[in-house]
Amino acid sequence: MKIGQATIKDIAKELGVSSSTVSRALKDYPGISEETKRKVKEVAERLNYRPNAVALSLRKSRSFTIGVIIPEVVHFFFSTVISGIEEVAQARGYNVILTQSNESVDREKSSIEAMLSNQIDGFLVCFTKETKDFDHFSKLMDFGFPIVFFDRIPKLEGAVSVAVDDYKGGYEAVSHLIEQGFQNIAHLSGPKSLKISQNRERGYRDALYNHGMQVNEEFIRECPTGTTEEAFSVAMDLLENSKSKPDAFFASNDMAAVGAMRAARKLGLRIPDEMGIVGFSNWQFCSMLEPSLSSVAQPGFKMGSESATLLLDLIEKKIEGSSIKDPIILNTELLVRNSSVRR
Amino acid sequence: MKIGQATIKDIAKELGVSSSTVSRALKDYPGISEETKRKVKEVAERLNYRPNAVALSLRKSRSFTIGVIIPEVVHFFFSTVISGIEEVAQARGYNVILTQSNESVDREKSSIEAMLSNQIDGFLVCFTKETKDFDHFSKLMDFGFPIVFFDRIPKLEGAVSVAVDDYKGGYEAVSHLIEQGFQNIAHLSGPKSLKISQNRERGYRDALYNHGMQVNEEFIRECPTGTTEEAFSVAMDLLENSKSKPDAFFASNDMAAVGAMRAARKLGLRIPDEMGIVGFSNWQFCSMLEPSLSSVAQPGFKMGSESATLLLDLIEKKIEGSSIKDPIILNTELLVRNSSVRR
DNA sequence: TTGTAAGCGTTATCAA
DNA sequence: TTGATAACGCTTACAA
Repeated sequence: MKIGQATIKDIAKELGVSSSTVSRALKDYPGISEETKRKVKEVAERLNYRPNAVALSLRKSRSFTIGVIIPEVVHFFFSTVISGIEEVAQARGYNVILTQSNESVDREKSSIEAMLSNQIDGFLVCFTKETKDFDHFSKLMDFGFPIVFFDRIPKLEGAVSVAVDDYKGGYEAVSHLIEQGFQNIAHLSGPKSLKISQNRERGYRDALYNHGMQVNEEFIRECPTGTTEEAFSVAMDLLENSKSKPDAFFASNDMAAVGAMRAARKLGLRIPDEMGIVGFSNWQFCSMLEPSLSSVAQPGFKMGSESATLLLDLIEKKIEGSSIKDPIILNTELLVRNSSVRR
Repeated sequence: MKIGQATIKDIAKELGVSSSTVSRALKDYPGISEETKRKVKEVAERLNYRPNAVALSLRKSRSFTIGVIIPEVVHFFFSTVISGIEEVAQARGYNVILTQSNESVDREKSSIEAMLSNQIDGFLVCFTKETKDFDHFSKLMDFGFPIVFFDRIPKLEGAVSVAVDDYKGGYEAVSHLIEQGFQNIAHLSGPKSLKISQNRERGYRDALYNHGMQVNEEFIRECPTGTTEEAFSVAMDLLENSKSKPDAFFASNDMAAVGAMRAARKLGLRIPDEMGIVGFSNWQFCSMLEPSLSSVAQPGFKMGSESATLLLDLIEKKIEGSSIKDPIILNTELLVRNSSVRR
């Protein structure tokens, strides 16, 4: 008495034909009379027949389902990525199974296990901050199992990955600050272990260098957790205790930028006249702040849709993993708002 | 040569026993010698055996997967709900398949079909704004198929649903403003067609009434789109043209509250001394603003976890759908910040 | 304590 | 043009 419980067998029984005939008729196989086709489809309709995807998965060892492993769902950028993934998957007839790792490697690993159990066709993964060892991924890749990494890129030979041009984002943000006349630009970096943090920092360094400015190592400070509070205290420390005071901050994320804003305000420094600030990610709240926060926008939706397209092409063997040697890099866009433009 | 491709048969062959013995040994069934259990588990380990969930699903007509249908993923509140769902599902050994309807009924329907094909065990749904006809849900419910509705509640006999206490949220927000000594509290309401907007407005009215204050109809203004710009101009109009000027705003959403903040600032009114403001939803940016914005927090994570718990209990028959007649209403929490507290 | 066999819903192969 | 049969990986009566 269950739902779409009519099976091929039921249709077959109803018409007094074999299941194979029904199967073929439903799929418009050649070599089936129009007559039976018509009848079969009619009965299928009447019985509200719905193919059992699970049986199909078992038969074909293909589930038409992809697995997404993401550090956290409640994160503007990631939710945008998920949206892009879901869009493409749905359009191409795939399901999306979602798990969040909460930045825990153990959960990352157990999610992988669970999804493999479910005969998933491929993975889309953004690994955790604490993932240092990529064995659990490389083992799969060695078997030719399709995986696309996004946002965070592993140090793995032959990994297919999609990332944002963090270097260019950092470079442009800092160049912009320099052009606005800021002289002592500090950098609140993300966790140094992450490639994205490293690239943003490289952008920062090169921008200074190419504009003939010194890099002051004291001005580069790591904010491992990326919270506003953390950034606030780091910025306070810099502003109160460093030899030459910063007059601008380039933060590796928007929350940290807000921390810097607060520190400036606490010390009575006017933004942007006495203190320039640029964040990274362009979270929704940037335009709500007073002054509004300049930030480097990351193409989250595009990252999701590109990664998903890549993965599905890999799964359907429309492309070869080995043909994609370098990470696919998506462009960032610097959105200049009031926190960095001197009047 | 695939991945965890060792099957029960492989283990059986390796040990020269039957597959049923292996199956039983792996599950610690009674009536299997410790000896064989040990051997089986050892070989399973060595061959990196991983049970095939698809085969299991087919066998048991249960997939240990739940389907989530949500209007959009890129939305702070919804992403929080998803997070709560995912957390509970993962803890109880279920997978989560996610689709977004983008507020389109057609997509809602096709998602349902796709998920039913995949033998999903139950649905968690927040239907679209345009869903007026609930046949596609009630048909399933008639079969006893487990569905839990969240956030938006259908007009359906016997539907299990979870919602937020919008009325109480509005009531408390306005009571708080009254207690802070604000006298002329205006309301920027959401689209009047939505139940949630109506409930928030009722809360506003009753709070005034119960504190012996008049409801001034001129002070209730609809903001159908809910954007900052829209709210800004509505608030400006009120502040400049209404007979008795408002000295506080209760906005039906945080974006609108920001619009009111801007209007106040534009007119040189100090917040909170000359103008009190409270928003609704407690989006992330509330605490980032200057002054920080008081807001009514909706328990998104809790809504997700409660709904998921309910659904899984329904699926596992720990509870009866018919035993839950009324919607489960979750408490809101007024988060008092600087935008509404007079010093 | 273990093995045999049937069945979950489909499809591919071979035969008719 | 159609049917019979086996198989995908697993569980479970029933038998031994």
